[in-house]
Amino acid sequence: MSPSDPATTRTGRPRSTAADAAILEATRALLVELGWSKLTVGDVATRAGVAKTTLYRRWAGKNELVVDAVAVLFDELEMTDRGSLAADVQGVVLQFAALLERPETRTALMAVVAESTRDDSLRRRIRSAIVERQKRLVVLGRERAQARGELRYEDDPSAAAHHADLIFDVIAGAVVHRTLVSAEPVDAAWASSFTALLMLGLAGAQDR
Amino acid sequence: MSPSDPATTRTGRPRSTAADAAILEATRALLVELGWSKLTVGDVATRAGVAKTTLYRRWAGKNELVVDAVAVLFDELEMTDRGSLAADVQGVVLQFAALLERPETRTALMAVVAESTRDDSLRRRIRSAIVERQKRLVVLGRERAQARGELRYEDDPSAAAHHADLIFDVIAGAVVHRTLVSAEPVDAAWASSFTALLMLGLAGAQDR
Amino acid sequence: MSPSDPATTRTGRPRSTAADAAILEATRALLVELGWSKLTVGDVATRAGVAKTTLYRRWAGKNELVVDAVAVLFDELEMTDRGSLAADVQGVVLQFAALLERPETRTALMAVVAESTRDDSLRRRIRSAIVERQKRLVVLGRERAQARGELRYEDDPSAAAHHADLIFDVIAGAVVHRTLVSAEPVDAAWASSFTALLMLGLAGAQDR
Amino acid sequence: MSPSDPATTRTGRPRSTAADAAILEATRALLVELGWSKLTVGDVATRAGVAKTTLYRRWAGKNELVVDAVAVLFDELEMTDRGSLAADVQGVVLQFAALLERPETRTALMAVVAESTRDDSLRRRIRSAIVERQKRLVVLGRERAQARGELRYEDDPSAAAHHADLIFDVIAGAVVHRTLVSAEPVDAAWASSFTALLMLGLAGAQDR
DNA sequence: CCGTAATCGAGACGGTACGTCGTGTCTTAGT
DNA sequence: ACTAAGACACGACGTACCGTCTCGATTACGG
Repeated sequence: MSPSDPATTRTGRPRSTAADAAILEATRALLVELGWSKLTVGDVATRAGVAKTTLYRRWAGKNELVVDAVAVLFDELEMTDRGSLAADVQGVVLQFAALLERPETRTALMAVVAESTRDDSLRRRIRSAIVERQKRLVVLGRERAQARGELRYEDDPSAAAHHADLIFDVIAGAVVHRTLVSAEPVDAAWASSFTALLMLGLAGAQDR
Repeated sequence: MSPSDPATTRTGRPRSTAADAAILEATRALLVELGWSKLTVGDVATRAGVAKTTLYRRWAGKNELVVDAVAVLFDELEMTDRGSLAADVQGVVLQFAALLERPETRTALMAVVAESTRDDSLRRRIRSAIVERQKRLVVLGRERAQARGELRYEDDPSAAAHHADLIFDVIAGAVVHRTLVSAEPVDAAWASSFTALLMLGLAGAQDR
Repeated sequence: MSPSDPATTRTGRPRSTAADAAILEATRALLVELGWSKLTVGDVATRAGVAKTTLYRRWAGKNELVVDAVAVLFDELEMTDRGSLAADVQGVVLQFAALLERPETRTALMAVVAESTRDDSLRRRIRSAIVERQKRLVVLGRERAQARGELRYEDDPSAAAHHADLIFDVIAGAVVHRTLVSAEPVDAAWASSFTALLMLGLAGAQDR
Repeated sequence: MSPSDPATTRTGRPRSTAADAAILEATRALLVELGWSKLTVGDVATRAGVAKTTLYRRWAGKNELVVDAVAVLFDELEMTDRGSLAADVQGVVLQFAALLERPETRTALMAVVAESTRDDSLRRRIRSAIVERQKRLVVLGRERAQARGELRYEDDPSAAAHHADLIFDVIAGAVVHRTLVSAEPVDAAWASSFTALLMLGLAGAQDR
């Protein structure tokens, strides 16, 4: 997971764990100040008080570095129980939108996704560090809704997984598109409209 | 629109219109071969058989150039009348996904969106050249559905516009996210599931 | 000769001749300030007000650059007619020693010679830019001495050339070794002793 | 002399004497393979099977290391008694030239001399390890010649020392210059010409 | 049908960042 | 106290693109 855990660290001076943290912190700070395209590896190293070689020993380049620096921010997303599926979804939508408004993520997320279209290892890194980790929110929301009786239990685990993927792409895609492509704010009104649409879609499926 | 239409045609040698086309064509070809991040302005000029000066006289840089080169591809999207709103939506979803699978758009779209988060003029260029142009599809689909009686007419034009924007973000966002972030194929099965969800959401809203 | 004279300069912006001069001047200045081993190509470019690429377009690296920068200094050597061969030789010895005491040459000459032992093109550059050019002094001295009747005319031109080479190696070698290896001053006393030794060697050969 | 003889042997693990030899041997080997400028301290340590720390505990850097590695080669010079001063000198000239043709010395000697122009401690090291040690040859040659009656005894010891220095600079300088700067071979013909010149110079001084 | 003027190709220019390499120091664990 | 291993801060390397500039050589149009 962390860049500094070789399978077996036997001899020699061990890698500085402080350097890891300082580099990621500096990366986030400079993303805020400069944005993705003006961010340079050299600047990050300088800001972190670290030599460029130290950075390159851990990350292959700017792409990998930024994915790791930003991934942790997505772990801040939480879905507190608001009593109903609609309220839970709306809460997460607003949280996610707020995260995308932050300059670090705003400038970096689409950039690394763009790079990943030509770099499979980067794509895998994004998937494991960001995408798959956050699917937990969909799963959690569904479990709560099922416990409340809002949603039926799905017997086929494969169908359940596909359905979760679909919901995830719809929610994340809509919020990202609204925020970064359409460049319109995700306010309570939009979140409400979107949630209503989604709830109806989900509820309709129950009745078939 | 075209980079070669000065407000007032003056004296002197006129700009070569052949150069415009050659540059955009070369840009698309090199996007396919190299991807966004390895594409260089110098390469484009060389491939187009043109001096760098000639290119820079027309476009401010790589971002603007790529937006113009790629925008035209989105105009290929069409919504042929398939008899029902669901069929129309599914058709457009599959067309849009096919477009995003093409290497030019795949590598370029997210990249320019990422750049646009720090460059307002670029954002406006993307909006006018790509985003707003394709909202026509949502509007057209709604009109057809209304004509068929599948959807009610909305009296409030502002509410209608907001609703169209929402639908657009949901459809475009979901397809983009599925394709580029989740990196899973948009096949007929997925398109069908997604369309079903969306149709239920829209239908439910009619009944309230 | 000059780095900026391609056989045929046809199209494109011509190379700046001012840059050539500024680079060589900066090289000499930095040799004085920093010495050979701390001299960096980047510093030279900065000092010359020139981009590194401009420098690298003209010279392959530090070695070639320094040879050209220093070679011109050797052209300042002159052999004014002091009335006798001994006086002429002593004069040139002192001049040459003074040149080797200058920080530019002191630090650079042995360094490029050392590099040239592994780089034939550099060796050729040194020979043509410095060594062969200064053999003129030996030839001139001999001609004057012959005109004065101090030396016989040598009929065989090949033998004459070999003899000149020998004298050159002896004079230049002794002065360089005294100055840079033994690191002792070449003062009038030493020059006088050396010249005396050499004169006797040359005179003896006349009598055989 | 040896880098591993601390004034007072203290407690703890003693330094490996094998390491000293291996490092110097590796240095010579890599000088042959790579030449001075591509020789790196890290390479030397690796080749010697030793950690960089171990090397740096013994030598301050590349310069000092190479001086020590090469100095020993100069001790191979011998002046066997060939029956006359001229023969002795010619023998030493050819031996010295052969030494300078060896790649280790060829590439290293001028390099360390060049470095020494800016580093007094290095200059002293070169003087004591190489220059002064080899003056023994001049002194020995003079003594033999005096014993044979070829040269007079010099009463003034200071004058004798200066004369020996002069001869040393002339011989060493001429051979070095011929070999490394002029880059011409020191063959028997050249050695013979040079020796003849020198003998006449020395003989003439006797007759005054 | 001639001159003015903006274009064209070519390629040099001053910059900035890249990713790598070498240096000499430091920090481990293991003699 | 030493050893091997290797991470560390630093600084230079030589290359690649950027966007601008200066050339000489082409076009068109307007007088």
